[in-house]
Amino acid sequence: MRDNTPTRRYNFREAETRWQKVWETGKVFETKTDDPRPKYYVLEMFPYPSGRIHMGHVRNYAMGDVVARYRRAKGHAVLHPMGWDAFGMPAENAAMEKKSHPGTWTYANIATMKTQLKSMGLSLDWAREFATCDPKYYKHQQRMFLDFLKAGLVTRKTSKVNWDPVDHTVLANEQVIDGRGWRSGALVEQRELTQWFLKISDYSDELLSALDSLTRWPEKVRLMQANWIGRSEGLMLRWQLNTATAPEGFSELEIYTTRPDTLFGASFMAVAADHPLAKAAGAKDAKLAAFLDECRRMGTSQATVDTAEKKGYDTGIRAKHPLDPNREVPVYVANFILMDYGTGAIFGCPAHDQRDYDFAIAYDLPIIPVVRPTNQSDAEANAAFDRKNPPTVDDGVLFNSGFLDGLTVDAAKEAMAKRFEAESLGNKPVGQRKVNFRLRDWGVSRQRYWGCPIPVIHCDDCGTVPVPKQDLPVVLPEDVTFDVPGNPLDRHPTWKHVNCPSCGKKARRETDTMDTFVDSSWYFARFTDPFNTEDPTTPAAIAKWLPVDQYIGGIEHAILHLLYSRFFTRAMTITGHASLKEPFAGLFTQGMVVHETYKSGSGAWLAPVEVRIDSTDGERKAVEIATGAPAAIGSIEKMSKSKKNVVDPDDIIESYGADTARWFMLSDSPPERDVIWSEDGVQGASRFVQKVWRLVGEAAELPDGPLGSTVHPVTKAAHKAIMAVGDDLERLRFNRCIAHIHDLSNVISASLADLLKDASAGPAIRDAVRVMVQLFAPMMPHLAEECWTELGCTGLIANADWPVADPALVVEASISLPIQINGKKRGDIDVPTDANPAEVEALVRADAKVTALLEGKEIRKVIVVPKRIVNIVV
RNA sequence: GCCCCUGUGGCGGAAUUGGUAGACGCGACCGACUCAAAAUCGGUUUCCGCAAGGAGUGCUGGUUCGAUUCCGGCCAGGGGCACCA
Repeated sequence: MRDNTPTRRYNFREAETRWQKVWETGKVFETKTDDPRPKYYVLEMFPYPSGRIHMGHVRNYAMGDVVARYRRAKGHAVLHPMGWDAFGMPAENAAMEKKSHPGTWTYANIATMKTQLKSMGLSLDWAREFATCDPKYYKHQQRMFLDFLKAGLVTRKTSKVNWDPVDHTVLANEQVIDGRGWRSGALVEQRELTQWFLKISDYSDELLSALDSLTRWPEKVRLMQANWIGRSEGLMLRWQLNTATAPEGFSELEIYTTRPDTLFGASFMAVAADHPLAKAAGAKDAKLAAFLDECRRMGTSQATVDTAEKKGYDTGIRAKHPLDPNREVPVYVANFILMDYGTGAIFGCPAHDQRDYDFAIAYDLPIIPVVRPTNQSDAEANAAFDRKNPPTVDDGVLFNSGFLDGLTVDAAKEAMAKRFEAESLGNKPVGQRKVNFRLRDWGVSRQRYWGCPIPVIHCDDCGTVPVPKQDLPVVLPEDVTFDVPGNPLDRHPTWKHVNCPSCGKKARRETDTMDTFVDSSWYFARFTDPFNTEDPTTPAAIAKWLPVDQYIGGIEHAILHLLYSRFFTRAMTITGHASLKEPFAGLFTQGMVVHETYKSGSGAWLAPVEVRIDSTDGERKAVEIATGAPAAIGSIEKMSKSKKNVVDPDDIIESYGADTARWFMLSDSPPERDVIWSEDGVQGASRFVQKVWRLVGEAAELPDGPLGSTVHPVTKAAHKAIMAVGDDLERLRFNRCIAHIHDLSNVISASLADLLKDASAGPAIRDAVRVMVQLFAPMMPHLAEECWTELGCTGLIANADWPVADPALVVEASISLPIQINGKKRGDIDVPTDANPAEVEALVRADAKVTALLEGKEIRKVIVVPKRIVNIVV
């Protein structure tokens, strides 16, 4: 019976804080390590404490929380922890600007963000919280670094960094803008530094082949990682140099190629600016030395190298073609050759490689086609060849290539490999097959303060000496300043001066700190037992809780963070800190939160709160609230401070409540795609909250009791919803879950309206409402607790079991099949659900509508797809 | 530049993975309730067309009885590129 009392409004402000307190005092979400139920570890990528949480966090953590709450309802022991990725550059930048300490800024941000996260009502085990900048955390990281060092997983070698010659500091790639330092504006130079590396490249093959086992990872992430690792099969090939042209001591040049078949098309060779041959030649050629300097002024990022104009310098050195001693090709230094890949030297075949082609055109080098399409003759291919517009030949045969003529590309590669392996030059084969990887070792040294100190001491006599374990942690000094650029650890008056642990003489601490990717490469393992003060991990806890069953985070981490974590887990297993290879069994990458942008008449960005949207004649117009002047509505972009198109989660939770914010973040857009934040969308979510509250209020008045023998439609709808929502939750399709819950709420509304006609439906409706509350409980947990109590259910819904669907209640006696004629829909027909294709065809042929439509046409074929469609071909 | 992804009504999206395109929500419009407004409830809403009907999933070509889904080419937007996290 609908009551006539004034509509009650759900008071989210009061209810949300009340339930959060109930959960907290009851320690409802704290995980007991010895919980006997099957474990489920759900983890969202922990945040960098940048200041305040943003909508991207709300979305990420809402998703993880739904999974955690759903798994608890399904009977799992759930581990759902949270912590802080607290080292990093922004803290140093803030320290520089505010003249404070990075730690002060970081811990203040953590306090703010923790309060914000708590207001979201997330079912997190806060007892396990830690920050990576805490010595209690990085102490263990230093210990593992030393264990890795002992196990041969660490090496020291030189690599290039972006050097700001004015600020005398190393710059991150993002601090290099158009080749200049972001603060000083000085042209950036490349500098070689001796740095620490983790030997991830030793695991290239393993990290690649194990991708196949990650069946619950998105295919695109596995593909990106596979491409990143970049396995290629090729040939190492030694070219003899014309010694008259080469610097002293250089008689040959070894290159790596994946296209030995195109060797007859070679028209130049190119080496990296850091190649020994280039350096030696530069010593005697001032112009070349200047060019090498120019190459070194380029940034170190791959994108910079690839998009820069292809430039080269002819060293005057000539190399002898391995198959034709009379043929010599020039050796260039080129700005697009990387010393890190292969041997830092290539031969160029301009006819069949875009980059080589661009280079050949720029330096007017010969272009000799050596692969032609199969449907052309040699003569035709030569006649058709146009230097200005060379054809791209994907699958062709060799020509202009001596003994290779007529072979396919693959056969020619094989023939070349065989020939060069057999041929020798100075007791070594001229060529050797080589599997090469693009993946480079992981450089972990950073010339910065706010990171985990590398626990090593440099002694003039003993070399690099590990800090003894009893001396760990090596703690960052507090008394540092950021008034000048550069590494405060390096210029600290006392910190780095220590005695050598080995010989006792005066020695120096390593002043480099670790890449923050190291911090995030094992935090998920630490969460399994963060209470262990002695060791980084506890074997029993690792064995019980790892791997992470569901990891959720941004697609921007698809390669580096995830690949490093996969490597780190293997390394930890080698050194006894873990016992598995793959840390993340299931991975989900969620999309960004985006918003419209607004600009005032003067061209300044306006925040959404500074703008009012008027809708007249279906056209949306923005008005700047402060001035009343019209504002321009710009494109929809990722929320960012610079464009001011940010919505503060605090404001949303304050005016609509956490449940509404969570519900909206999960509705509409599929979770892997970007979601557009809109005011209308939040209001819709808010309306649904109030609608649910009204339905529950009405249902609570209804009699509870056994359901009648005739199945009420609302019961059918409830059980369909249980199946659909469960199925979609398993696959993290939250937007579809929400659609199913809307469906159910609509059926419930209609049933309540029909109660006057059929008063016996009371128990069925009440039961369906209870089901609905359980289904949305993972998404709107506060409202669900409130409704649960209102419906007179005992205990917390957070501890309640997931409802079970009865399949018998869902089956229908007959279904409506669409009928197509020649693929176009012409009508429908009702058939019994269990009819077989022949019976369906008979029913269709007998149907009056169908026979009328087929008047005068001959039936060629009838296709019956059971429970789907009938197509008649005429 | 290289690698990867995405593209469906006015808007976010759905489509049982080759089988009724537009579920669900937002917005808009019409109506009920109200002195009035808000809230709420009911209805309409892909486009063209009075209708019958036709067209339609970024563009273009193909495979198929049947294509949003598979294949080729193009266009647009986004993510990553090793020191941002």
